[in-house]
Amino acid sequence: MIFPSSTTSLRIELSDKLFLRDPQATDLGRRLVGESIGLIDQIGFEHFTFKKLAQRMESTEASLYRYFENKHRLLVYLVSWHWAALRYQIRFHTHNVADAPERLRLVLRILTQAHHDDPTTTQLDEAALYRIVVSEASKAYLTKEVDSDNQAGLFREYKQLAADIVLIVQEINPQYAYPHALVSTLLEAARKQLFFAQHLPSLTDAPAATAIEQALYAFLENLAFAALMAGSAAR
Amino acid sequence: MIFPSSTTSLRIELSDKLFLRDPQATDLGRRLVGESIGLIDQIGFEHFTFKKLAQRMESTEASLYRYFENKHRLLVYLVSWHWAALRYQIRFHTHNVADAPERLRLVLRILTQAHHDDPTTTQLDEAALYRIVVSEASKAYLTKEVDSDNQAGLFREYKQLAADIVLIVQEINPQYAYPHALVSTLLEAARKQLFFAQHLPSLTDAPAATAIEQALYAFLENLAFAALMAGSAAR
DNA sequence: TTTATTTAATAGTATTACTATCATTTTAAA
DNA sequence: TTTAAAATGATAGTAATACTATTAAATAAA
Repeated sequence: MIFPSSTTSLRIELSDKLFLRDPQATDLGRRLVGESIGLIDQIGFEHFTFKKLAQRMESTEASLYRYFENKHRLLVYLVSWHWAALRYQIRFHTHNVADAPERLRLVLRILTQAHHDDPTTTQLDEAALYRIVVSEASKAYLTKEVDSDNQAGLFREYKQLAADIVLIVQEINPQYAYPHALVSTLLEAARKQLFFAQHLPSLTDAPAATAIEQALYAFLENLAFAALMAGSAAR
Repeated sequence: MIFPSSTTSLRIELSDKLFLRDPQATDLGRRLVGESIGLIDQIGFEHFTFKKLAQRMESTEASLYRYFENKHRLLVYLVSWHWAALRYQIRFHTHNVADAPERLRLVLRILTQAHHDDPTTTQLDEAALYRIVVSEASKAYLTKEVDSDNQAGLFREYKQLAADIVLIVQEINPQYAYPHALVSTLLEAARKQLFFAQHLPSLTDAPAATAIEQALYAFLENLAFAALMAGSAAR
């Protein structure tokens, strides 16, 4: 992780297992990433193909395949980028906050506001990327290849983000028996509830469309602290 | 919903919007459903095709396309069948339990034991079906077509299951502000945490492989009741 | 038994998901 | 600055996927 330079925003470094050739290293690669976010956001991951992307970029399929083995790997790259950016934001905003409950609240605020562009990291359309993360991130690991992909380190960013938050949870209540499950549930719920609010509203308690993020924050905060404070939570 | 007859187990009736021709009505249709569960469980939904299924069944692609428009519709059908079966089980086991907290505990028990074959409904390999539900159910709605699919009624079973559980939650604490969000979070977490325990264990607190379901039940029970009992939960 | 319905067999199309080859341009090293 | 190396573009090609259409054969209903 490199600190933001004076001229440009921070550069997120991702494991070289996530690509064939580093897309951040070349102009075509950077355009690939930027335009793929636009296209996936527009038509969805299942309808997305490298051919369509190449047409949009006025490049060729073969050129794009030099960066990513296939579209699934590109998806893993994009969501990993998002997790890394979130992790960076969390560190940035919590590093001088001594109170652990307050740090957890900040984390939940950041999680529920992930659809806003963050001025410290934006070199990408993060709002579009977050829409992709909400709809498509689960597909990165819900495959028959999970175990080999996991062994190859493809999910490292997500696991590290979870691990960072687990530390806060454990600081709040070292006795709590399910810190990892709680954190992954919060991370997943933040996305799922937003999706439900937008598409399957009977599965959530979203109010008017504008206040979704406040309601979502309130739900997650309530859930997290209720779990951590409940007497029966300790073992 | 029809009660179990003397000779055979209950027949789950699904909305006719879920198929082109009712697969329960013919021998080929029933084989389609049964064999597709085996094949999707084996190779995963992305690798599954009607051609492979036809080969396995010694039928033809064209015949199978008469039952379902495409493989996505088949997936929606299969997971809807599972939700309907769960709903039936829940009604069956809770209908004469007066105590709402006890009913919720029963629901969570059923949710975390969904991978066992239930003797009252088994005409399908429910263990294999539940493995599919865990890995693939989210893909039923995480598409660009969610809104039109939802309008067509494709997610009715899931929404009704959630609504049934919401009633219990509201009986336990009518003041609780997020009953729908809590229920959908519990439903999603039951699947996700099982998947994590099996494939990404650092995201959960699963113990030895054999005790996953007890640990998962304990986590969900703790979470649900902590949320419902917390003083701050009321608004 | 005739008619209608369902299935099987076969074929065919457009798109997807790639891989290969080679010429050309861009970049980087000597 | 030349020269070599690397990256891109252009073109082509293959196997698999996701279907649709047609016709014939089998089965069931009237």
